[in-house]
Amino acid sequence: MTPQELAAQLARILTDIIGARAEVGIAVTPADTAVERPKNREHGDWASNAAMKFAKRIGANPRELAQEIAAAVAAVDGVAAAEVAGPGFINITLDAASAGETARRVVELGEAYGRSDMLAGQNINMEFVSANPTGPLHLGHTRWAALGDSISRVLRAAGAAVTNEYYINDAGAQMEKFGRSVLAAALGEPAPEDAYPGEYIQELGRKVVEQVPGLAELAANDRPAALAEAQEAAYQQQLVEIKDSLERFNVHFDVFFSERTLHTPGPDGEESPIAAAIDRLRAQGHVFEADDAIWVRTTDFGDDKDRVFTRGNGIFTYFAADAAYYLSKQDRGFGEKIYLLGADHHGYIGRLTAIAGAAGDDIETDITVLIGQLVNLNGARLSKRAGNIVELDDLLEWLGSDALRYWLARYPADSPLALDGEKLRSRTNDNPVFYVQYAHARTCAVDRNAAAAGIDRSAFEPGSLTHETETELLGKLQEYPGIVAGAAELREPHRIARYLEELAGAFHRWYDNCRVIPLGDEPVTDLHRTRLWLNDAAGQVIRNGLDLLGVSAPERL
RNA sequence: GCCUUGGUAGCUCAGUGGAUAGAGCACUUCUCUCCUAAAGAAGGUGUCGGAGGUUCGAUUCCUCUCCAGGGCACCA
Repeated sequence: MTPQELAAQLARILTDIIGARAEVGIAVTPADTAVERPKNREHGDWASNAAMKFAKRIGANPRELAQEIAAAVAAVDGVAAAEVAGPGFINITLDAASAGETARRVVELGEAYGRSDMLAGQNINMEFVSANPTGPLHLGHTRWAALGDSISRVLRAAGAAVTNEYYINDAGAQMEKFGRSVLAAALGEPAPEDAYPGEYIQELGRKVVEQVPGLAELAANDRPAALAEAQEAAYQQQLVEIKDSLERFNVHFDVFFSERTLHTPGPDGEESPIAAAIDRLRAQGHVFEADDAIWVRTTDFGDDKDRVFTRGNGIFTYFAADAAYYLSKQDRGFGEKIYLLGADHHGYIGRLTAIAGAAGDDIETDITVLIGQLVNLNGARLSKRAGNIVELDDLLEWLGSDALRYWLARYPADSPLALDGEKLRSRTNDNPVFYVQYAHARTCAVDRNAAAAGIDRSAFEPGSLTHETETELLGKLQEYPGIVAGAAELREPHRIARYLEELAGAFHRWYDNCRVIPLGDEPVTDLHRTRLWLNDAAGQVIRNGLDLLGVSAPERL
């Protein structure tokens, strides 16, 4: 009996009761009757507040309605008891055997345990990081990389098709500045006035010299040509390094989308995607001209001011490219488009949403803009100007991918987050990833020792898992599918991390109380064999959960 | 000024209208001849920033307010 099955039973019972009272127009879904794990063990295995929720709507006394429901629930197969408590809670206790079945279910489902088809049929575009290819990824991008990839994994676990996408801002003034900076470095010239700072520019300069033979000669004869060559070579090199860094961070993108392609006309002289996008929106009646500029009326879709597409000097704004990019996502068949942005881009929500509306999409369901707070490091906020940038590669070398990903994914996006390097380096409980990974390694150690002791899973007696810590552990395992579903629905992978910490705790307490391998020369019984199932189930769920966070589950620590 | 996100234990933070508001850290004391002590057990801590409101019930929802971060470009 899982909590989901219990909720379905409750919904059926409540529907019958409401039907018997001849109430009409009141529908009950399993979401209305979702059961909770009570904090207090005396309140049973699962509790429902459905009676209190519905009492008023059908004009009933909450406690009497609860009594009526409880009587029907108590008759359900697998339920040991259902009692009414307080203002109308229904506290449900399961048969030990019914709860214990969870261990076998988890082991048999393996990696599939916790996955669902809740979002089946949804084709989601998940855009995140999208850092300029003019330098290495730093801590500021790292949170979005960890969070975005975990959101994507959770959505996939819920059955959605998800494309991870990185938008490369490879057009415009920043790229030209980048090109000038690298060319100067390559030629050994002093850095231009507004050049990008950083040692990496010098390294890129050296690599560009290797990749573009005769660059110095070319620069002497045709400076613009040399600049173009240097810029392109540096860009390709930097992009490769960004991709390598992300792969080392266990973050994989399906599509790297180049902004430049939006500015490029078609091979047979067709207009560029940006120009085409503006035409499309004009045909829909959303574009107008004023003050020598071309505008889009985003205020029709809730933006606080209209936006410019083409400036007075005839050049497209950055936002025009954003609009064309959105249309590209729409054309490629994506339903929901998710943008994961830092709080410094908060001002973009209104205009991005408006473009979705202008493009004919439903702004409630087809676009989601997730805004996250920026990261601090040891109290000092990161700023390019202050120069205290920590690169992703440095962080990976310093802290390791697992600790970094876990820490960054364990807080809600809108929670301010401080990265304490010393804490993440310390291998203590200050660092929760070790607590969880250790629990997993322990399940593996038990497996190894059980095999050596000749204990296998040839017997399974679910009714024998009755120790207090076993009931707790089973309850936690039963919660997992609901946790994944909730994390997917709310796009909050930190729920997975918090759950894993609770699960690890329940496992450690069980481990301390219930042995899988008998002491000394005691005989091996079916209880030991049954516990091996539970041990393996716990390991499986920790593994499944860590995978959703992109964190490894080592067999030994 | 307007928009937005925070304010919960000494610290870092969980908590999608429910029962006595939780975890880790820090502090004290226990538990390894036996599956990994990177663990477990016990010990106390709160004006949930403040004030109103909504209701059977509010840390959670609404309004106002105080404090803090971020944002309000024909920049990228």
